[in-house]
Amino acid sequence: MVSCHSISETYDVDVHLLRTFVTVASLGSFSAAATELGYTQAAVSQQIAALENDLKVQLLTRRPVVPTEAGARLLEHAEPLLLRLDAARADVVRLTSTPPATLTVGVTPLAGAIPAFPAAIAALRNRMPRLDITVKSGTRQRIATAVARGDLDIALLDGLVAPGDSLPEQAPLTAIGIAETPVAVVLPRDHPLATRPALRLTDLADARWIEAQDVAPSLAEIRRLSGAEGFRSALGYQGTDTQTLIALATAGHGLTLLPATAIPEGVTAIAVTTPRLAHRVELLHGTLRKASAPAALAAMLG
Amino acid sequence: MVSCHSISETYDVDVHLLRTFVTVASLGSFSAAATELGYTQAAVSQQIAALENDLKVQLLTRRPVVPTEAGARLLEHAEPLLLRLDAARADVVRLTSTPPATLTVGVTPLAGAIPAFPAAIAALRNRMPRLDITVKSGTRQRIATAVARGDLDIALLDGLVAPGDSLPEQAPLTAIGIAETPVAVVLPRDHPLATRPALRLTDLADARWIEAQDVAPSLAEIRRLSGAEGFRSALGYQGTDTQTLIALATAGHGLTLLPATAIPEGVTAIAVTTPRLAHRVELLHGTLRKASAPAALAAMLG
DNA sequence: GATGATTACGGACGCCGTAAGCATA
DNA sequence: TATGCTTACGGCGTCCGTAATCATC
Repeated sequence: MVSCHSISETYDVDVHLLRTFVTVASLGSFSAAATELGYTQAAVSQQIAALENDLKVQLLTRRPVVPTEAGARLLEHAEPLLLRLDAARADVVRLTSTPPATLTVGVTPLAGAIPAFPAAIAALRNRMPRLDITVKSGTRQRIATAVARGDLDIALLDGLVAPGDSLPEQAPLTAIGIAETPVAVVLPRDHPLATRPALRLTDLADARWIEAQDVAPSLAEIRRLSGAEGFRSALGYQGTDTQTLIALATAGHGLTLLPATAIPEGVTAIAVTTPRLAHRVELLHGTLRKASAPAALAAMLG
Repeated sequence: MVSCHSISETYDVDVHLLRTFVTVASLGSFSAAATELGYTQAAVSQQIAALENDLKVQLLTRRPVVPTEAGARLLEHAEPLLLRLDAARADVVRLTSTPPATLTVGVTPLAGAIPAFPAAIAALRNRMPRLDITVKSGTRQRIATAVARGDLDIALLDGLVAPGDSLPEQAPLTAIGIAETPVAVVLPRDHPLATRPALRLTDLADARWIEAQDVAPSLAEIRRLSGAEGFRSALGYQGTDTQTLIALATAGHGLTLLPATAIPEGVTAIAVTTPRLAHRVELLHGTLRKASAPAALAAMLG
């Protein structure tokens, strides 16, 4: 029983359009994406329209600009795809260009805060004193693309996962688990639950939270991992300083979820036991074949 | 110690160029790729030139047309990337279009030859008599892209691996191991080694082989897995019929490596013991979330 | 009424096909 | 000499920017 379908001559999705789509989705705004990418507002609008036209689906709701179901599905493909596109170029040019004398290391704020990190850098400088090392901090997204593009040789990323799980796969990049620590919720001292020894995340679904996208797990991620609605944002915090964030939480502006190791003594914080969650740090690098320095760093961290 | 690199404003590699690059590399010819893709010879030449220009590396040698080291590296990225590009479109449109009433199953020739396959199809038809099933056969490459594009709902692929390993990752597609069988070399009856109970692959490096790309593992793959040079081709065979291939091998036109289960009684064939190799069959499918029929099929095969 | 997405239109650039050139077996 | 890759050039389509329009808060 063999039938011959009409051969669908569907042609390549334009990655240019995917790039702006991802940017628009992540910024939640056409105009913001336009300035980010150096386009005009109209161009971005045309590009999204073209993409939606091509796929015959609406990808974003407007006002507010949020991915539809189809858009969310597309994002799952587009992000690793663009990462690999960058990695492809970087990986090929790395073959010809002479390896630079400086090792550039990326870190997300909470990953750089683990004790092993400065120790490993110190050990590395000790062992290879002639190696010039540069450390750059940034968000997970930026760091991942920088590693893919070859702007960073190696990076430490952090994220919230079920214990034993890895961080979401960064398509062509390889990741090595470095550390896993329990997580805790920072509460104001007089919070009704502050005396509990431990608590379930869902008990706090109705509380007010701080949306601190650059440091703490996003509320959307918390919703996904806890499997519950709620976790509404009472305050946005843009920045990477955990001290400030903890101060805000302690003062009652909202709750925040942090790795236990990042919370100083004296701060009211309760461990989260359900669901089982861990703050995980991973070492990320591109497809360097003879990865000498990265391997050394991994050994020190591991 | 923070330094600010010159921000490399590298822009996206054109996937259009990647597509033709992959085609040229796999066909080993500009003109053949041109006809395959519906371009003119000149256009393909320009595209490859543009890509090499963009990356500032020669990607292919000419005459013969073979990937350079940089080209090979680029291929490693380009193939899964293009697969994912197809999968992205297919995955999004699948959300809107109503699921077709017919299940389309792909198989590579040797995967379809395992006993479990026709049995599973039979069981599936029995259990879901109203489901229309179509089976299509093809090469691994074609089948993988068809699954990615959604032209196939599910597929069985086969390949040669070290026992326990999976087939090379098909980027966004998920694979489930189905079966693993030992491999054997088909020899002419009067071959000096025909009386051995078992043999090392490297003992046959100097022999003449049949390059049967569509059925058996390619000689390049055999070289890679055995870690030895040699395995020169005495005869090319294009086709998927193992009987013909075995007849050629038995008649002394060259050796060929096949899964033991695909070799009938009476044919002179010696098991390969070193290196440890297995013929592996995997079930491949796209990112169908509620994969009812595929799941059922997997269960039957597993 | 202001912010922000969409539509209209014109110019520039890119890309492919035709055709001529050139190297290698 | 023939096959097959490369270079030259012209036309067509695509895509972005400017500018005007429309919708929503």
